[in-house]
Amino acid sequence: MAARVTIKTIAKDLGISHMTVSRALSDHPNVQKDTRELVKKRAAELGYVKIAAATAMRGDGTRIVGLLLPNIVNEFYASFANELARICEAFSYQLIIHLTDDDLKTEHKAMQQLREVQAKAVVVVPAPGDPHLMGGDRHHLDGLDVIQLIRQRSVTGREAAILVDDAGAISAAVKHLHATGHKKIAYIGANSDLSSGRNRLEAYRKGLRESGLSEIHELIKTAPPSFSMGGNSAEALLSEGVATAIVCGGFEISNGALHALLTSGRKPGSDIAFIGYGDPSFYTWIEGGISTIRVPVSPLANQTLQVLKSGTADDENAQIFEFQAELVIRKS
Amino acid sequence: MAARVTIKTIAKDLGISHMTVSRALSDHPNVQKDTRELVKKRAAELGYVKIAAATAMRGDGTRIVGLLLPNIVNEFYASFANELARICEAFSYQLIIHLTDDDLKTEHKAMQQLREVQAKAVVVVPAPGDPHLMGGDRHHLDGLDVIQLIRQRSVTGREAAILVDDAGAISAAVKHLHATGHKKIAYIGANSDLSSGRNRLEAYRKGLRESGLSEIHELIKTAPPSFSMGGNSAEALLSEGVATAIVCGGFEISNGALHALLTSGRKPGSDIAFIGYGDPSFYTWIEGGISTIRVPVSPLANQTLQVLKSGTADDENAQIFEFQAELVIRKS
DNA sequence: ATGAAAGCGCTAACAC
DNA sequence: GTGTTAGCGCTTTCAT
Repeated sequence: MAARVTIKTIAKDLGISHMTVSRALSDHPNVQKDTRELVKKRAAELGYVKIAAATAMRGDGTRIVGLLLPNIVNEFYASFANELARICEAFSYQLIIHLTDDDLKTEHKAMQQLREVQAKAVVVVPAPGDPHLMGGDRHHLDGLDVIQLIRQRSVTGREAAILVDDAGAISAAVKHLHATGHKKIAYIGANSDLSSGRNRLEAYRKGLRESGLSEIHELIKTAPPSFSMGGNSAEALLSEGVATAIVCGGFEISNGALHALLTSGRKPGSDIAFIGYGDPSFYTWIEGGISTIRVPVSPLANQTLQVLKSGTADDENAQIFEFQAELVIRKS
Repeated sequence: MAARVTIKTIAKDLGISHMTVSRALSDHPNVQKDTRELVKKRAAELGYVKIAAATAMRGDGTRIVGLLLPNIVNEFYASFANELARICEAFSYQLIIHLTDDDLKTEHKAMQQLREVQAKAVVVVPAPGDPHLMGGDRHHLDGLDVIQLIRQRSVTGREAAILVDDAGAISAAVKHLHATGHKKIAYIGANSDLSSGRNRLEAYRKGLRESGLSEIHELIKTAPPSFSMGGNSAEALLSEGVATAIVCGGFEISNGALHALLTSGRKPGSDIAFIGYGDPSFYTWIEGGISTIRVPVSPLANQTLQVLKSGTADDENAQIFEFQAELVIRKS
């Protein structure tokens, strides 16, 4: 393989100084038009690429953005990653994705690696847990422009946060079901390990109260959220035979519950009312449409871009943005 | 924000030369044990991180791996990305994901950017089309260790390829449909821009031949693959009213076709037999189960790791690996 | 065992 | 309009 082509290669090739080459390639005004064109032509011919490391080392920064997610198969994270990646493509940023598995140590290591490559900014869905137990490393964010997504965990107090407020939509879901005649409305959601779990359950309760319904213990299923937990909870509700409607409070839970309904031959919408959480594309096209609590993805991604572009590190006080989840009623 | 901490900062702080610091930090034998420990302690306190750009510039390479995908919402790509990202996490690689949208120009630009950051290797699902029409840029792969995934498009002849052999499964799909009484079996797939498109169509034809069926021109829909292409083709087949069964030859195509069937009120399995491509989790639980040609994900990801570790650039002849797709019959 | 010098590729700051 | 110099952070080589 040929030795790599640098501005000096081109300079030597053309018998000019490497600075002229540099200037020509970055459209500096102080170059003869002919020279500039000649240089560009030759550079293209030789297959020159500007080594990013060199500019980075000079302190000119990088075009790297980090994204830290628990995983990338959950359709919400996948579509957020997709949107952010598309945005990065449009702005010629490069997106480094790290999976944290919701583990603090993994998250910490990924942050470290992003510092090493001098990422311009890092978008992170913070792992649950207390970061201060991580060995008191006060530096693991130094020089990093951090944007927290979905979950908030203040560390330096200077991280921006882009959050989702789903309380209104969850309460609305309960009230909608009540308005359409349901009195036994079940809830399947995360337990209180995460603040989002607590908040969603509280929103469900608020919906009940505002509908004049009283809480029935058997209709509330909470546990660490997962696909199978959603399925088990739905099956339990079905076999207990009390609930006439189900509201879900989590992405995986929603899919698990839906799976349980469909594979047991129940039709969401006719046999039992169902309101899911999140909005994978196939919700719109199965069983006449699955009602759901939609978490907006594009607005989150676009706001992320805005924050990326404005920069957070220089700001004294954290910027916090909240987007409303939305109740989408379809056939189920 | 404090100026960034380099080995010189630490050296000055400790009153020793920056070389000793460098050696200490990289566990070079020629350092006093006490010195080494002191240096490491001080480095941690000051929040030192080794700037990756500096090492990269010296020619020591990077730990960056690129992944070029059409998108990351398609569940197949998402789960591959997830597996690869997990592997990268385990080996302290950093994964840069670029979305190509199956567009050659976008792919080309992403490759360029990955060359700029001196990615160690690039895993790419090649976009359809003729790369030679891209302006004859013979350099856009220089210095890049390319691993083609799923689709193969020989350019330099030295790219490794990790492929799926789905010919058997596709033929089997046709034969299965014939065995269950179908005589008008349609095929929706990619056109011949990609070898995979040609191969799949050929496998479909082979299935027809081995079933004693003759090819009907109207039942074959090929075009550049996409969700909407799948949908349009399915609608065309429905309105022409000839086909009694559909076999899909692509991930997006399959979802697009399924979408078209479901939203037009057709039941895959009863109104028209349907065999999809790829195996997103919801295929198992809608409409009693969607039959499909399943592509293995984990084996692909693990083989990718193997190739990543061995390196391809130095190899004279391309390494090619093939994994078998599998026909999964469900209710549809 | 430790230090000094050189150089990776690039551009800002000076010459001229 | 063009060329020379210096330095970003790091490690290899060559002293000491």
